[in-house]
Amino acid sequence: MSHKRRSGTATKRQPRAPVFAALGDETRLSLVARLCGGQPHSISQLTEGSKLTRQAITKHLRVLESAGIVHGVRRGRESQFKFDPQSIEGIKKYLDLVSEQWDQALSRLKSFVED
Amino acid sequence: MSHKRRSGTATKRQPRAPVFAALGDETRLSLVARLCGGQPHSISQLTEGSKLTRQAITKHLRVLESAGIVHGVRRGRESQFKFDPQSIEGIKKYLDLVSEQWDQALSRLKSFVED
DNA sequence: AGAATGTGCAACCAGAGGGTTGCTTTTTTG
DNA sequence: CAAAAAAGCAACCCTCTGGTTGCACATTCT
Repeated sequence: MSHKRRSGTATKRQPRAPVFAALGDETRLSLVARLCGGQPHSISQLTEGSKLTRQAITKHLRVLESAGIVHGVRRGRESQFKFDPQSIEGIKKYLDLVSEQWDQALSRLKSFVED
Repeated sequence: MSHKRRSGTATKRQPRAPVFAALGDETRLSLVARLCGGQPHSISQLTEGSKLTRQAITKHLRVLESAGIVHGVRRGRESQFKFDPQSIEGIKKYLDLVSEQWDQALSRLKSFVED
């Protein structure tokens, strides 16, 4: 066996595509950029500075939330959204795997040529 | 100045969203998984094993190509597609920035609490 | 040359996505 | 309590997207 890869508790192989898809939009990327700064923001705050409607921003936030990138909780009159680094870390790991596989392929090719 | 940020030749701030969007699809992710293994593959080869049509796979490959993730060149009767790590590296850097910003926010918060 | 293989191109279709407007509900503030 | 602020909900619109089918074009194999 090998490949460290985890504990026994059924890790279920969660799909990464939704996370990538959620990041595949400039508006959502800028929202993430603002939220990963640390402080939570309300929907109205996030709407300011954008040319879009509050409802549009809300939709984008829901998409980010479904992907686990962001997590919003209603606090009083407004709902605060905060960044959640887990899913981002997840796809970083995934991209590392891709790069690693590519590098290994290159080194195999190189050793083949040199040999 | 600071922030290494590369030479003078107008780096133009290329948008990362299209790359994320291109990866936001399971079919495309599996294509990337196969191509980053090193060997180039033709469209027909990539179609085998998939339940989709050759034309569908072609479309997906064009999307990946537009995002710079993959690069296809026609060689004789068939067109070979190969993986191109650059754009992937690009978004890895981007995600590193996001994580870095988040970590800095956390440490600022921590020092504020401790202080 | 003729058949077979591998692509390219175009039309078409159903559904998802991004955005808007309009109205209701909840919570704060005066 | 009444007005204002912040969200939620829902309908609607248009465009993009993922997928198909059908056919033409190019390249290899016999």
